[in-house]
Amino acid sequence: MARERREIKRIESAAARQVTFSKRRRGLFKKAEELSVLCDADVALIVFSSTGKLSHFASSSMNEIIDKYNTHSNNLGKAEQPSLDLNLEHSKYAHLNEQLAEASLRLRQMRGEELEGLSIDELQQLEKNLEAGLHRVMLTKDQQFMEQISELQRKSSQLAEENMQLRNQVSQISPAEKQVVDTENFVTEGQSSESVMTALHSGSSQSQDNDDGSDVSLKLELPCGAWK
Amino acid sequence: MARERREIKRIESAAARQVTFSKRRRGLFKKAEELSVLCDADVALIVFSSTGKLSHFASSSMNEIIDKYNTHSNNLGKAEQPSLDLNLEHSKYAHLNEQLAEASLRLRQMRGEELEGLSIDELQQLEKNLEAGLHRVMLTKDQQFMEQISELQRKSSQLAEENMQLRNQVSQISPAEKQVVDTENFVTEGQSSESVMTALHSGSSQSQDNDDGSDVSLKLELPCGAWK
DNA sequence: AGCTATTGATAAAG
DNA sequence: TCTTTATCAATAGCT
Repeated sequence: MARERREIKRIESAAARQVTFSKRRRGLFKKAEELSVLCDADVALIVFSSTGKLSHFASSSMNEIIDKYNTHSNNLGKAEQPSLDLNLEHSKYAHLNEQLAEASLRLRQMRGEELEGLSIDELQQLEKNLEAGLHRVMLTKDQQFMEQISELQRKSSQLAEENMQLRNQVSQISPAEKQVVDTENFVTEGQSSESVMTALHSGSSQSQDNDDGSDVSLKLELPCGAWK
Repeated sequence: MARERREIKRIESAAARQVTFSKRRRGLFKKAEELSVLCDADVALIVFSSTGKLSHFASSSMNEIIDKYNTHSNNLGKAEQPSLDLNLEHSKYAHLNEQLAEASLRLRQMRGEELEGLSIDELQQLEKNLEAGLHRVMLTKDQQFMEQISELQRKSSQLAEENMQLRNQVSQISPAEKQVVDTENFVTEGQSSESVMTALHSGSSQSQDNDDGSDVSLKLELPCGAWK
């Protein structure tokens, strides 16, 4: 259909390929539409150029035709891979939905809602489950309290020990310091040892801030009181 | 391209339509394949005849091309209806899955399982929810007990009243009956009235079986004892 | 993007 | 459906 017949194989020249693509694509779409009109057929045509550009035609709805195609292919025993999606996925989807509805209902029932449909037996079972759950939750919570308490106890005894050692250091150093202080500023012994304590203490509290449970002491006061 | 140019509109003659469909379909598929080969394009063509028969061509995998088409259409903001299926359905599916996982976890946690990841605050919240739920469940259960009890009380007083009336009838009838029985079988008065009672009672218990709570009396004994 | 010679598609008929 | 044949549309190679 031209000056010369073109062999049907990939056109190597990108320019020529692009030109031929444009011309033939237009012709193909025209023929597709003519077929659909003349013969009352449902036609879908999808074309991606070698550069990835999409062009498409559908005599009715593209999705409708694709769905119909998938249905036909699946029904005819052709084992296609992702095309099972539509049917299989739908049933999976429905199943998931059921499961979610079931789970939501149970959750609401455990929260004491929507109990109307339940029999006395079911209510008793629910009550038993709630009691068991509540029991386990309380055990776990108490265990966590215990852990935090013993952690705090460990820390405080460690601090107390540090404190002791520091006190000893202070009482050993203070005589020498007292000499200097006394001769230079006339500060009293008690004030001097107190200021040293403060300085040393702030140093050790810094190392405490690098530990994990920094705000534990704040939270603990309430539960501790109501707990044992 | 023929003896006469054919106007592009639906061919009314079914036979002519069928002939034209065959010819043009072959040409269309040929052109589609030529385009894909010559220009290195990805081409998918789906044709349903007016009688519903499917024919299709794809230069690579049909599903691949359809997927690519869906992706392109969706990304380009074209609001298509069921074509969103593959992508949208996937995300919906994933979302549903997440929701189900979330719901299952909460259910398990309410049953006192998998509490490891929870903080003390969360445990306290859970405990509070469980207590509230348990409270509501117990209220509902107790209410159902109450209803069954009052229903039973109503029935039993109704039966008692029936009983009374029957006793009266018996005491009125028995003198006449006694004459007959005495003269024929020498049955005592007590035995006679007892058998009448039994017969009448089984009749009334049949009407009770047609009511809603047929096995209530069996279940009620246990909870009644531990309940008030 | 146009032009045109040529080929290929196909309408009608058998 | 296939073949034949007359006709016209599609398009390859240029510009």
